[in-house]
Amino acid sequence: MTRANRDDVARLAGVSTAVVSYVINNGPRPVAQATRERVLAAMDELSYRPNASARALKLARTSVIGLLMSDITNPFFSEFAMFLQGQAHARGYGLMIANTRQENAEETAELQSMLARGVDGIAVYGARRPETLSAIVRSGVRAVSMDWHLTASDVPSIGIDDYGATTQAVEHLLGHGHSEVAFIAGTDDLTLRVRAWSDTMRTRCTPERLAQLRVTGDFTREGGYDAATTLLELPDPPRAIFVSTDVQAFGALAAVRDLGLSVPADVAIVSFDGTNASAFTSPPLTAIRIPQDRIAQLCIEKLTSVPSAEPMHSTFPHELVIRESCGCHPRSM
Amino acid sequence: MTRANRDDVARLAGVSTAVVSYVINNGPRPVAQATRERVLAAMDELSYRPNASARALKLARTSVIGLLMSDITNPFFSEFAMFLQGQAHARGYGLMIANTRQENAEETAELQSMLARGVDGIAVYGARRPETLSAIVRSGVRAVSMDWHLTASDVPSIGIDDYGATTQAVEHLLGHGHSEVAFIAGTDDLTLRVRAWSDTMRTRCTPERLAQLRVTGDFTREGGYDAATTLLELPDPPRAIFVSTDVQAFGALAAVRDLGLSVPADVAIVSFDGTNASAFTSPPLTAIRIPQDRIAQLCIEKLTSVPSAEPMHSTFPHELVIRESCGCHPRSM
DNA sequence: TTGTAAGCGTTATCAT
DNA sequence: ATGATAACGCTTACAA
Repeated sequence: MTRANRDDVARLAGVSTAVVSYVINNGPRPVAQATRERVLAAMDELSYRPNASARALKLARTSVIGLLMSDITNPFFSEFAMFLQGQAHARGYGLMIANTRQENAEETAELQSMLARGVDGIAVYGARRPETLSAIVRSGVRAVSMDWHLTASDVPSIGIDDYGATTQAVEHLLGHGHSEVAFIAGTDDLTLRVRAWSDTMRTRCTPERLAQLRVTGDFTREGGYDAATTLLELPDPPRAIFVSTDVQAFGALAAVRDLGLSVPADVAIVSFDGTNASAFTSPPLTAIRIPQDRIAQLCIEKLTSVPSAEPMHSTFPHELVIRESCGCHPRSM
Repeated sequence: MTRANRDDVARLAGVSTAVVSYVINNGPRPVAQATRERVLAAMDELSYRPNASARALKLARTSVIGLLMSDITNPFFSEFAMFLQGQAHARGYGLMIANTRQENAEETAELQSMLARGVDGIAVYGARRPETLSAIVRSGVRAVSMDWHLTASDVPSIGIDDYGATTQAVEHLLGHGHSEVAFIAGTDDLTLRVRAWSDTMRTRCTPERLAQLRVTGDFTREGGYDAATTLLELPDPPRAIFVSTDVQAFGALAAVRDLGLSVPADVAIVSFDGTNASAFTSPPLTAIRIPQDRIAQLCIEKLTSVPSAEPMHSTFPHELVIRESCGCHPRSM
């Protein structure tokens, strides 16, 4: 039972192949109602499904967009993937997903794989090689970057005000009476978050202490666990920590608990991302929420609509969601 | 700068188009070393990249496989997606992901979208409509199901011994001195888990109590939260709960905490899935671990290698990972 | 070892 | 309103 093609449908409906196309695509020529119905009946009869490859070859586009991201198991990224998939589907696009596992080599390989498959555009979130964006551009494929730290003047980017959000988070902790706020960073610099934190803290402690209060870890639970452990085993451990991503905060919570301490009584924590998962930790995390749904929507728009003179960089408003980990929530007082 | 095609390369290298193909595909005819180098040089010179659509049209396969799953933000599924993506990539396949959001309508729509895009095979994990599997089969696309509860005799399936694993988990809790173990189920019946639990508990309580101890919730944190709340607000609340998935357990942990109780002192919990995330909750979850990596590997094998007379259903061994939520871990005693 | 050319299933132009 | 037909870029049988 080999699959029916357009010729079979045309033959059965007693029309030419062109008419079948007109019916399928609602154009570019009109088709008489009676004819259309005969064609539709024939398609149904033969369980006809258009061949996507042939169509893509002819139209020179696949209607598939790619998402290149660093870690699909990180809820921050998987929530974005969910939104992006929904938006893509709504516009008739499929979504192909690639995972770099936060490794340069995989980033290159996965990107090549996507390009080789002829995706019409690529969304990049969590990449680390500047080369990645320029390679996409060079290949003639459209790109949108959610990676603030990767600069590429010819690629539109979308994000939030990282500097402002971090400042707000750190000041929120300072407002709770903490004189020091430590910082758990990622292995890839989230430059603006680091800078905002140091700008806020610089006047409050010595450069030595500042260096001590900043610990780097992978963007994983394990990374956050280790980083928090390092901080809390300091001779003079901080009582407040700003964690630059939710997954790291999940790890930090586990570390605090394993040291027999509690959040927020012994250590106050504010995180960054505001994933749904961050609302279900013990205690729930106070966090800067990034509006992933809106970012995904704009991302698909930029990827699929005709290029325009829109701003190259779009910034969405963030929100500090107060939950229990920082200490000012009614439940934690 | 329109993209170079095979003709351009052939012209520049001074060979026929066939030779270019032979070089790209390493066959089916041999090519002289000198010629090969000229071709490679020309490809490089023109930044030539083969057109995947044309290739797919000619070969009648896309080298893309699809993953139809219920919720990409559920770590259980996203971890599987990660493994599947790795395995697929290793074999030269791309992965297209579809998300059903646990809704029948989306399941149908996403499946159609994948079929329309001509994927070579589809992995199904977390589907709820029996129709889904048969629709894939009818379309002539290969399928592998990780959904034990969807029966389709002509589709290979992969899983673990759900009945045995559940029995083991429930008995583990009973072994801690609990006379009753409640059960948080999903909205889609994980039939074997339900049956194993009731078979174990039936002899220990009245049918009325049995019904009371079984609560149903979405496969989400919220679902687990609500279900656990219902259980714990019972006049005579259970002291031990078996939760049928990790995400629901995450919610259950939050519910226990919000009621001012603690795990495992007031309520012991054993979960099912054993995601990486389950190792970082407070307290870490004792859970049945499903070997997603091995399942993903076999899944890709079945999807991409020639159909053989292998067993239709493959069962992998599970493992009860003892952590702190059940109460017998050194740290929690 | 290399070249020629048919054909994969579409779309859309140009006739009718 | 409908039909005939030339691409789209590739693979491969067959010829040389």
